[in-house]
Amino acid sequence: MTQTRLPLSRDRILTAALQLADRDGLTALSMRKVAAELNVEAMSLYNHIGNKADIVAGITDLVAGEIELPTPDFDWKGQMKTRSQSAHRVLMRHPWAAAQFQQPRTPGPMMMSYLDATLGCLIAVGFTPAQADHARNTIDNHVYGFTLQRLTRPTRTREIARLAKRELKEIPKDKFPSLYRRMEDLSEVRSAEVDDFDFGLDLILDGLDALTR
Amino acid sequence: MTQTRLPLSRDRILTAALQLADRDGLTALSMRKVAAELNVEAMSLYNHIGNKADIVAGITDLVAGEIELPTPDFDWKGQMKTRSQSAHRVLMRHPWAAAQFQQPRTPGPMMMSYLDATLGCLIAVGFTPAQADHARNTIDNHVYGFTLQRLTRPTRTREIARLAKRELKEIPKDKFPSLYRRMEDLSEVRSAEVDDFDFGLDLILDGLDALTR
DNA sequence: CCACAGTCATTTACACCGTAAGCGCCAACC
DNA sequence: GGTTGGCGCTTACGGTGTAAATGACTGTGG
Repeated sequence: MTQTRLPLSRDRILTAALQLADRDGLTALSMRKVAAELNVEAMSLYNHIGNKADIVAGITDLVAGEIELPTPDFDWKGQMKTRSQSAHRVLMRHPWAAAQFQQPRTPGPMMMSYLDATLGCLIAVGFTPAQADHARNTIDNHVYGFTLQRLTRPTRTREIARLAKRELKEIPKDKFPSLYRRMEDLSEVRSAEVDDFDFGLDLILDGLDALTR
Repeated sequence: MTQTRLPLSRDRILTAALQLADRDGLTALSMRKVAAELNVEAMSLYNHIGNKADIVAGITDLVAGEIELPTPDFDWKGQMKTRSQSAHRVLMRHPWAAAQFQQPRTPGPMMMSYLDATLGCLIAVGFTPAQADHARNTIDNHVYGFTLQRLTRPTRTREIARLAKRELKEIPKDKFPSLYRRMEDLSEVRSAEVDDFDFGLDLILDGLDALTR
């Protein structure tokens, strides 16, 4: 009774690759490992996908599909804020993905929906298409950049302070006084400061708001 | 008369690697190629540098050293603006570098000078160290993100319009109406719009300005 | 019912990668 | 003048993406 294994397919490959990338990082993603995950040989994958870049593009678009889309609404700032926070959360779940979002290439369908919904929301409240494009760009640069940064730094207050204390000893106080001073601050933080993500985001949204009147 | 070839050194390796990365991109940078550039075998490099990551960190710091440093000045917005534009120009000269600037790791000495000078300028005009840090972050996210984007898109007006015209046919108008509309715009641009880089930068700087009063 | 055509997993192979281990030459020092 | 240590070299290993050829199976037409 040899039960026929369910056949390989682009979808099965992508979900396996996504799992693997989430678990071990993008650099650990190799054709052979994805294949192994599916109990298959590496070359078999090429019957369903073009090449490795194709896989990476595919799982990147899958991630884009997880982001909550904004809808046209009078409260466009609120829309942009929840959208941005959703994107941030999603990209934190898939630590390899933020870097991919920044290397544009040609976006997949999910990514296009995401872009279109965002532009649509902004245009609906009076932005010109060009303004909307610039605005989205500025917002997303912040989201992606900030996420990338947060991915490599500790997130809990205690961890931040501990790390800062250690790095403090490595920084020559006379050569880099301002850096040193900031590290001193960080080594003594007790409660989380105003969330840095919202800091920059509000700054940008308020700036955009001023443009619309 | 065997003239002794000048000896290998960390500096010679880094400048060769930098040239190679600039010419062929970071992914094309390999130990063997760097070695070949110096008429030497790959393994010889390891007598002067720890490993490949060490080289990448080294040339990244070299690039950081090319950026014009801000100085404490009453016109801090002007300082930040020229600093950001300088960084943008430098990163455009070294197309592989912007992505490295965003993966923090531990910064080299040049990078530290760059960070320290920036914080110093902001603190001098009244920002708290924490504010200065957040501000620098927001600014640099914009600089890096924008640069990454510009690196993959054409920069001259005619090219932009031509590309947009081609992509216009690929976008289903009914599924992505806003994206389509923006592409229509782009396919007909004649003069460069307000520079997108300054658009976001001014937005951020003005927002920061409002914080200081 | 059998021969044929496609589909798709597999095997083999190639060129490249980073780097660990060890060899050998040559210059400098006691 | 023998020894030592720095440093470039050779060899080797386990990894990478993927081109090309092979072979098993399945569904179809005569």
